[in-house]
Amino acid sequence: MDSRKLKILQAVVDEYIVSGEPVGSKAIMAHVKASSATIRNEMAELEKQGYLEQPHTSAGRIPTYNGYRLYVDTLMERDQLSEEEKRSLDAMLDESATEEELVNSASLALTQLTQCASVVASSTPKFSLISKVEVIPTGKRMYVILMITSNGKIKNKVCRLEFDLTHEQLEFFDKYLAENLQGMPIDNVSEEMIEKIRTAMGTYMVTLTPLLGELFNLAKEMTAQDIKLRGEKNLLTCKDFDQGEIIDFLDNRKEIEKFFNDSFSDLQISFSSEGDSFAIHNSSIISAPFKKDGVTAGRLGLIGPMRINYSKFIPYLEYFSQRITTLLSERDEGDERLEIEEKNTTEGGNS
Amino acid sequence: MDSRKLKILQAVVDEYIVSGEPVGSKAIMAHVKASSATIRNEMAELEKQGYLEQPHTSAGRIPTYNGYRLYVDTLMERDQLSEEEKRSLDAMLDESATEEELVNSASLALTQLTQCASVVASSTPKFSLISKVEVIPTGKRMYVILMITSNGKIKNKVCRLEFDLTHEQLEFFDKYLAENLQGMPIDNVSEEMIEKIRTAMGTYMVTLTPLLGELFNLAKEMTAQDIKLRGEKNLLTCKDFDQGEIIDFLDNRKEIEKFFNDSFSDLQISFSSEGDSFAIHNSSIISAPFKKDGVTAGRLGLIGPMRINYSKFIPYLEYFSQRITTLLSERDEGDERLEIEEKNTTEGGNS
DNA sequence: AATTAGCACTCAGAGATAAAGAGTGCTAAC
DNA sequence: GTTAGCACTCTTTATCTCTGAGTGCTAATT
Repeated sequence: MDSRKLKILQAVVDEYIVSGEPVGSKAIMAHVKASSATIRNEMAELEKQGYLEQPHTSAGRIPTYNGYRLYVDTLMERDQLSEEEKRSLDAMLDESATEEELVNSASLALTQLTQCASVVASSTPKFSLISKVEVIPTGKRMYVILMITSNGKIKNKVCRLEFDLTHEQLEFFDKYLAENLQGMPIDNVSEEMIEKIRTAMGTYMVTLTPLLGELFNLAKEMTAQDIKLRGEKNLLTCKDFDQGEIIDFLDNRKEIEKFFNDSFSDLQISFSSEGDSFAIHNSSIISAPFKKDGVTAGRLGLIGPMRINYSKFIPYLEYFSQRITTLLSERDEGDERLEIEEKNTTEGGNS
Repeated sequence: MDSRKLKILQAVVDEYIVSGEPVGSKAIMAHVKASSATIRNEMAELEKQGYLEQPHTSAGRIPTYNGYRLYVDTLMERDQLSEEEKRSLDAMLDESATEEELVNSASLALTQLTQCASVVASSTPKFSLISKVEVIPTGKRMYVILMITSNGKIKNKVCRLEFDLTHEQLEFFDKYLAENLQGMPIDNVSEEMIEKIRTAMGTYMVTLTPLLGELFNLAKEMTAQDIKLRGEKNLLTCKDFDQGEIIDFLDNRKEIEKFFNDSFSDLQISFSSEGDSFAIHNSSIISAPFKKDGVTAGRLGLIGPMRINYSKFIPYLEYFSQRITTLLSERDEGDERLEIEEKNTTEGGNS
C-alpha cells in the first residue's frame, strides 16, 4: 500500500471528522502535495479497495468501515495530553468521593468533553465474597434482604411474604445465612445451594421459600454488570444518527451490554457496521477498563458517531480510566488490609 | 353561552383529538344539526371568545388552551369502564408484588394503553418514623448508613472516611443512633439535631462528622419525592411535540417535580399554556393520587399532548390509582398492626 | 510512466412556479 | 335566524430549472 495513498486516506478521515461532509479532491490538496487530478485517481483506487465510498457520483468521498478501521489502527496520531490538560481533566473528577461517584464524575466529564454518550459498566467479580447477608423486617409481611460484598457493593431487595415470620423463624434464618453464606464467593449462590438451604430450614421451609428465591435473585443481580448510560441527549441531537434508531436504542438499553460484557482487558474500538449487530448505524463505541485491587472493576466507554475525534477522545478516555485505577488503588494502601474480614468474623459471632 | 355553541366546541375538540388536524365546519355537521354556514358563523364567534383558533386563514379550527379547559371541566363525557375492561386493566397490575412494583406495573400499563409518558411520584410522608438506622462497615474506610422508615422505605448511602473507625467508635455511634433516632419522625432530622448528635459524640466527634453529614443527606433524600418517568419514547415520537423541547425536558427532569409536588388531593389536569412554566409546549399533565393507610402515598400521572383522549385515559388513570389504593390498604388488614414497632424495640435492645 | 490541466458530465439541493384542495367569510336568498 | 353560493385565501404537493461541487476521462506535460 502506497504511502501517499495512506496519507490521502488519513486526510479524508481527518477532514471528514471535522466537517461531516464528503470530502473532495481539492480539500485534500492542503494535506498532500499533489494535484487534484492525481488525488482523484488515488481516491478512485482507495474506493476500489474498499476504504472510501461516494454517497453519489458527483460527491466527495467518505470513509467506509474499513477505512475507519485502518485509520484508528495504524494511521491516526493520538494527541498527547499536556500537563495543563491533565490538570483540567483531574479537576473534573470527584477524587475523594466513593468509587461510584468517582466513576460517575468521569462519565459526566466525558459527555461534556466529547458530546457523546458515555457508559459506565461495572460488575462485581464473581469471586468476590459475601461479607454480609441479613433479613430485616420493614413492615407488615414485608422484609428486606440486605447483601454486602467484600468489594463494598451493597444491594437490597424488598420481599412480600404471605405470612409474617415469627421472631424465632427470623432469627434462625438470619443465623443460618450468617453462618453459611458469609465469607463465601458470591457465585456460589446457585439454585442447588438455595435448594440445600431450603431443606435445611426444616419446618420453616414453606414460609421462607419466597425469601430464598429473592436471595437468589439478589446474588444474581450482584454479579450482573451494572450499566449506566449518560448523555443520551448527545445521541438524540447528533445529526449523524437516525433518530428513530436512537429512540429505539434508548428504549431498550440491553443492546449495549454485550459490548461491555466481553471483558477485553484493553482499549477497544468497535464500529457498528452493517454486518455488526449494534442497533445504531454509523456509530462507534470506544471503551477502556479501570481496575481496582489489580482486577478489572469495570469499563468506561463512549458511544458516538463514527466520525468522532479519535485523536482527542481516546486520550481522554484512557487518561480517565488510568486515573480512576490509580485513585482506587491508592485507597487500598495502608495497613488495614484485612480489616473487613476481621469485622465479618466478629459480627458473625454476635448476630 | 349558547348550548349549540358548546356542542360545536365539544365536537371540535372531539374531532381534533382523534384526527390531529384542524377541523372544518363540514366535519362538525356530523355532530350538530345545522348547515356548515351556521356552524362557520358560530365557530367565528367561538374564536372571538377565545375558545378556538385558526392556524391560518383558510384552515379549520383547533381548540385553544381555554377551549380545552372548558372541554375537560364541563363538556367532556368520561367513558365508563366495563367490567371486562376493568378485568383487563387488573391483569396488567402486579397485584401481589411490593408497593413499588405494583405502582410500576400501573405506570407501565399506562404507557402502553395511552402512548403517553407516565409518571410515578411517591414520597415518604415527613411524619413517618425512622424504624432503623445502622452503620455498616463495607471496606477500607468505607461505611454504609442504612435507614428504614415505618412505611417500609429502605435507603442506604455509601460514605468514605479519612480514617477507619475502631470497633468501640462504631458500636458507640450505632447505639447512640438506635437510642436517639429510632422511632422518631423522619423530618426531625434537622441540621440542629445533627449538630446536637455531633457534640454528644464527644471525643469521637471529628472522626464521625462525615458520617453525620451523610446521615442528614440520607434523611433528606428519604422525604424528597421520588419521581419516575416512563415511556419517554412516546414523548419523543409524538408528532405534536417539538423534539428539541422534549430532549431538553428529558435531559433535565427536575421540571416535572413541581407538577407533582403540590399535593392536590384529587384528579388534576394541567395544560402547558404559554404563560405556564412547563417546558413542553402543547402538552398536558393529568395525575391522580393513590393512598396508603389513608394517607396520600404518591401520584400516578400521564404526560402527553393536549389532544389526548381524556374521556378514555382519565378513567384509566383513576381506576389504577383507586385500585392501588385498595390493594395497599387490603394489605394492612390483619392483626399485626404494631408488629414493626415491637421488632424495633427488641432489636434496639440487642444492638 | 507518472502527473496534471482541461472539459464534459452527473447529481443533490435550492428556488421558483403552478395546480389542487380544503376551508373560510361574506352576500343574498329563504 | 338559517342556509346556499361563490370568490378568496392559504397550505400542500409536484414539477421544473438552475446552480455548484465534484467527478472521470482524455490528452498534454514532465
